[in-house]
Amino acid sequence: MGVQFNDLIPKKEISLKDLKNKTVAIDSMNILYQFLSSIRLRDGSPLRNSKGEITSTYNGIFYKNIYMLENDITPIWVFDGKPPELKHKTREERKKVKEKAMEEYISAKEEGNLEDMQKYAKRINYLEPKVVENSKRLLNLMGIPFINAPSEGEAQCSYMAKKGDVYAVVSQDYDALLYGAPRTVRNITASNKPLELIELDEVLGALNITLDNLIDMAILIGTDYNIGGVKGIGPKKALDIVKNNKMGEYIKNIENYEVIKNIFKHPKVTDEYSLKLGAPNIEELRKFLIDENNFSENRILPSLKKLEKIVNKKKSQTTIESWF
DNA sequence: GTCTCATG
DNA sequence: CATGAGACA
Repeated sequence: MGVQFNDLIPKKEISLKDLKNKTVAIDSMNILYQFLSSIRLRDGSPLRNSKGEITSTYNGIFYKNIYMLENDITPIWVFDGKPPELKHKTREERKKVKEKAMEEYISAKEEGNLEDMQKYAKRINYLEPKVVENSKRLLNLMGIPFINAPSEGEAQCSYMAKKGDVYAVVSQDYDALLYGAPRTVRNITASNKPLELIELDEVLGALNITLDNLIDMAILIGTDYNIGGVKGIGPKKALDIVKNNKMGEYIKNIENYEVIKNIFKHPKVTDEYSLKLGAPNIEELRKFLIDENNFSENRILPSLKKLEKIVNKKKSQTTIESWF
């Protein structure tokens, strides 16, 4: 979900060119959910293969990778590992929302209310473990590297950005800031949404606070580890509290404050990863998309050709060793 | 070239 | 979400 900082966070509008020849770490779960909720048929239901399995996610991964490679951006997909204990409550909460949406969807369907069907279908976005596994398979077939984070994917992305191994974290929410990511990029898409860059230094400078303050603000507003935060406190009041050194008055009423803070300040991350692109396996990729998941051949052929073309271009630019 | 729209 | 087609210019 992400902390609801809203428009308190200053962002810079950039162009795709600014990301040229850069490597970015993708907060995979965040983006995968994005695909799941937005890639839908008219009635609001997700894309599915003939076995009824959801394929919206594969569609998104396939096209977004090609889009980025085409623009000389190297994507590294980072997946979640074992979530911190405190996240369980969040998961239960989300599950409840989805169950309720499912009920609403069913009743809208009974009424034949298409508008409501769309509305509620979009909330039923549960990412099956199998879909996540297949997403990794798809990345392998495309030659795109992915990393299994030990814990939160966002923390791993941020760590890599801090180290300078990647230029920025790609996510739609602002939580990477809390893990100290120097840059977060939003809206890498072919649609005409403005591409946004959020810089940690800019954020702290504009608000005139420290990273520690920002984390405290997040905890006041509410994070994945203390949903809802402190009652009655939003971004504005939170900023006022940390700026006027009044955090101490709230800490005692926040359950697990120290534990939550520690999750952001010292997350579990790994140094074991490779950022190298590999050669795609076009034949197997075809099978995965067309045979296994019923993508229309006519439709993906131009993109497959594009992928091959990009690979050949890269091969001619780099030595064989650095490519493989 | 740029935009909107329907489609998967 | 990305794509292609079609409108418009």
